[in-house]
Amino acid sequence: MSDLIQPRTLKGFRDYLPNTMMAREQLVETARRVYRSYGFSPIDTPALEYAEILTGKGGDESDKQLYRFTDHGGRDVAMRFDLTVPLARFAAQYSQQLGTPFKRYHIATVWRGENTQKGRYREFMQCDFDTIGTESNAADIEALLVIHDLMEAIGVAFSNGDLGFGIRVNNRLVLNGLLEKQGLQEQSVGVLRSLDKLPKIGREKVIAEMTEHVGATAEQANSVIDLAELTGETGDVLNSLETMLSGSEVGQLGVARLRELFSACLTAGIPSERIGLDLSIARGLDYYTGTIYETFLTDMPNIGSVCSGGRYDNLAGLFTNEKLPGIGASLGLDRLLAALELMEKVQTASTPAEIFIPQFDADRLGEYLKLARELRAEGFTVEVYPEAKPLKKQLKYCDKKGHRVAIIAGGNEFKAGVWQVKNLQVRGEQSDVSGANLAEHLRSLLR
RNA sequence: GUGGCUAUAGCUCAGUUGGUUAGAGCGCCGGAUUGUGAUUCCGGAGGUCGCCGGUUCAAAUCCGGUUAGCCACCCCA
Repeated sequence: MSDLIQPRTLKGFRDYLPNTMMAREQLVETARRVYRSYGFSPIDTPALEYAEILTGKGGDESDKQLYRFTDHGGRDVAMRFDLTVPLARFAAQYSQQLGTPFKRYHIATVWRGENTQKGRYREFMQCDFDTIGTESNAADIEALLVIHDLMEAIGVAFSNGDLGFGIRVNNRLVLNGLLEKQGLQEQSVGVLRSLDKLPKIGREKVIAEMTEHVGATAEQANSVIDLAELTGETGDVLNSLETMLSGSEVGQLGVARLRELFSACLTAGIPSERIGLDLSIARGLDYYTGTIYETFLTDMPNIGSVCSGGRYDNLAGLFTNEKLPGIGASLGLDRLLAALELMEKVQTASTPAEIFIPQFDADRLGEYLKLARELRAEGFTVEVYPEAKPLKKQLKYCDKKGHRVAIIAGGNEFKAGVWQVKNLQVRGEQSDVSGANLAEHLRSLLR
């Protein structure tokens, strides 16, 4: 029988079993809730776009690892590799009816044909939020608050309140000011790319790379790294920066923006240990021009940034002459999920039903179904076992699936007018509850 | 895309220099227990050794290719 097709999935593409998918949906719901709480509105765009939309003008396609092909109508099309470029097209197309400022969130799957690694897939979900049409630093500050509240909410959902994360902040203007002072504007991409490796390969190697490959002098390389390595209290570092960048208008503006951002975040109640100035964060896509954010998990730094973003001056420049500045960030949902799994923060329950009702007495199916419906109307999630098997089997089933409470009733209970409510999380804990008290009792058990 | 490591039961892994019917623990199914899920005991199912080809009297074991996972570079979520 070798004519069977081997069931398999493509490299970098994955199936999600119930317990993983439950965690995934919980992340999506958390992101959606936090974004909405700040007034971001939902949008969606097609998975497939004209290739020219995604590649941009002379865009380096190989960098984006596009899935690109010719469709049945002969069109040159490609699958979106992020949600920002589709937003740019969207904003250019609808800016007149949307008005500004425009705040949207977009939770969707994207595709990149690059090589896989832990937490790096070819199909993965991003949860983006952006505010476009304003250059106000208030939007930058709000974006940082959103990232913080999002990570905090995920911690509450998955880790009893504390996930352990840090948001690193920088501003491209500061780096641009430095490059300007050093006369390195021409080599900025190479310099920043090298600088970004500082934590990983160290000062000596970064200097070597900058001098040998990027075309900077040793003196220039040293002063860039001197600035990136500034450490200490955020306020002190900002003061040092101000001095080092004296004479550079953009540099001073960057420092001022960072100063206001840190100050406002502290006033707004963000714990200072969760946000930090990190001048070595240079990366971020080419289009970032101002504030930059990266979020790392304290216990899982190697998995990379799980939520990154920043400010861009001209989002939709390829599509419209209207200038649309904006700021936003993206939660890498699948990367974060991979980290949560490694940290053993993902629940093992594979059922969304919290309450289990065994078919104890086959003749009373209608009554079990009635009870289940009444409880659903009260807001509970309830599953009735589909077969009248021995009770032992039915309880084994719900133990495996992860229901939290079982409601058992046979002839004795129906005669006495009570339900036996079994707390499946505490072995042997079981009590008789009258119908009138059932909902309240369940609520206290499921709290 | 380049380079490296790995691939044996549902899961985690043994398998000695190539040598008969490839093993363990956990899990799963059935029973002991015809009104109760993490214990105990008994029994059972489940593997083309990732896939294809080569060397050999003989391949899970050696060689080549391929697919997938992981790691580094690159890039990023």
